[in-house]
Amino acid sequence: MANIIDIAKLAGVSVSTVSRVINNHPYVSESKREMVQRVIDELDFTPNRLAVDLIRKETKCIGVIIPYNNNQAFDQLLHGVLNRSVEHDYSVMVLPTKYDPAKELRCLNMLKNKQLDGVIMTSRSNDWNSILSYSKYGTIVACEFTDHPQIGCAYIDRYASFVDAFQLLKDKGHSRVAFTTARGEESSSTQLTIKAYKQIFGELSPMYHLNDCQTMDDGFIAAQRLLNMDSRPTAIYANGDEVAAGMYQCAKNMNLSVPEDLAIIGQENQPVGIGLSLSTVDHQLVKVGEQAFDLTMDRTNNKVKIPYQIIIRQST
Amino acid sequence: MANIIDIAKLAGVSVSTVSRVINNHPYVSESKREMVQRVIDELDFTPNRLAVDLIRKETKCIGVIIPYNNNQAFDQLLHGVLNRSVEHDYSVMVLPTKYDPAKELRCLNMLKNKQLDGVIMTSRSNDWNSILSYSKYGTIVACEFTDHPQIGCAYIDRYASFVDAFQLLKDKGHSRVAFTTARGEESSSTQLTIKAYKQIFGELSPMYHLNDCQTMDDGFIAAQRLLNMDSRPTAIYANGDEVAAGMYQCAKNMNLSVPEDLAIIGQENQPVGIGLSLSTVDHQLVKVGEQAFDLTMDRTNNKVKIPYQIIIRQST
DNA sequence: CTGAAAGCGCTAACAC
DNA sequence: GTGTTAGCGCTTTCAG
Repeated sequence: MANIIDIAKLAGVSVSTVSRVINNHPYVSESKREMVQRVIDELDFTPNRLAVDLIRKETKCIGVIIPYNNNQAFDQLLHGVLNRSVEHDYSVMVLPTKYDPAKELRCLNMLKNKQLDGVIMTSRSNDWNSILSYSKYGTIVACEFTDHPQIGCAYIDRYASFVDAFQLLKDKGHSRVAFTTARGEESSSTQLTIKAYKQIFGELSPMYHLNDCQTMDDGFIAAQRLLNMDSRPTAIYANGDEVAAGMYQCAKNMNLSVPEDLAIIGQENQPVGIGLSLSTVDHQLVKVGEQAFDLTMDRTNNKVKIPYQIIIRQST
Repeated sequence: MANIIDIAKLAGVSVSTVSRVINNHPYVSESKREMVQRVIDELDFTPNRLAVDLIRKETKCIGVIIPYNNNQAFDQLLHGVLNRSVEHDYSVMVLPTKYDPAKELRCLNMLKNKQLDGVIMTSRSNDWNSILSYSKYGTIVACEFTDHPQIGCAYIDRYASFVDAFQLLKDKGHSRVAFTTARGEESSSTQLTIKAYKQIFGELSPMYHLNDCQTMDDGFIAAQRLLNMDSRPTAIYANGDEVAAGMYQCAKNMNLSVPEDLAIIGQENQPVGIGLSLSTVDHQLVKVGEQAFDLTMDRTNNKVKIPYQIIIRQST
């Protein structure tokens, strides 16, 4: 490919003039501008973006850290980010980590090596201290709350939402309530769920908490375990509508009616939940993603809380 | 941030030696290697990726062109791509186009400006001629079949799958069969569906084909129109399980039983279809995405057909 | 095994 | 208005 020097030579001008017309700078005579443009068109020239970014010290590209690449919840967040990034003419890189702290750090390092202007963390597998040291290389925004002034946050008050959901179940008269989580207690989301549970129900019998639930199948299996117990729960709060759907299937298989024999409430208002008319708490992850992107732009490191919504359908 | 020259000075060696240790080249004395490494660690130095890529003429980054960023089918494709890209230590950029040809061209231009080594086109809004001219700048692989030797293809035999689905319905005794598509006849997928329909049923009454269906709501509305007709269809082939789910809801609302009064078959084997036990034709889009990535690597421009599967559940 | 030097392709301060 | 030139930060011949 031709470079800017070739263009300059052919157009009979200097490289700066070429650069000026490429970047629409003023103070270029119309005649030269035309001349240069003609040569550019003739040679079908496109400026090398790497060279431009190298010198400009900016890539107009941000990364989105996600743990899995097959999880609806993270898709929703990503969609939110994409909604906004196209409007702002930014590119976005998807960075799956599988919750591997080392991999996550390598992603953050893309700020340091100048590949990325910012990164949005929809999940986190390192402690904040390790992460903070990267904030001097670019904008970091998290999809969870944190006090650190170097970090922007687009977050949901998960604790409140969990409390609400459990309260709802309690108000309906349930006392044997189980719940599932995606990960173990290394996850802050899991911790908050447990805390909220205890807040509402006091004790948490360990057998009422199952983790490592991600898919419909996981939900089915979890429900199997739960519903075969002697004092089986009368309500389950699932960590996602797909998981909830699996539970619903299982209950149906066992000839239990929902919500009479078993109440189910899911999360994230996903299609399968709508289809099965499952109640859900919608954390509005698309909005979270949109807000997260906006925060990478305005560099204020604001903390923005996104409201959640409980949607009551026929499973409670 | 320090650069390679700083490191060289502090370590008392030349920049080439520093470069050699960074890139694990042989022929560096252990003593110098250690010295350099110590300085690198001390200064917490990371090579600037833009500079490296600029000179190496390679970014280890590919782009995935998708039309919408809120469509499950394209999520599946993207997931497939990500599955493989992490294994190969490649980054991936998501490039939503909204089917805008100009935007699509700007994405392809990222090959020319050296930002991307390759791009996977899960959708296409330009004619092949416009696209082919970019293939000299990087690998282009399409998720549809094309003869062009410059293009790798990971594709499904959509025509065959449509024929199969319609045949299935015909075999079940349906003669009034309707179908929906995501777009109008500008889409090759729509064209193929129509062609397959005519192949099986001969005539296509225009009122049996509804387009612009994307979501569950779209499916609901489409079903409303279809089911309120005088000679209402006894079967509908939906262009996606979410759309099919909307139709299912509508049928239920009208007190029609599925499949007795209305057979429904969807596409892509999505959670909501599993939840509602809808029959579906699974085009295995995750595999398509995986294969597409593999094709960007091996540069053979092979044409790889991915088998589809029809999954019969209770809606047919 | 090591270093000097010539780039990669572009931008922008500076001088005219 | 326009051109000269010094970088941006790194890799890679080519000598030695």
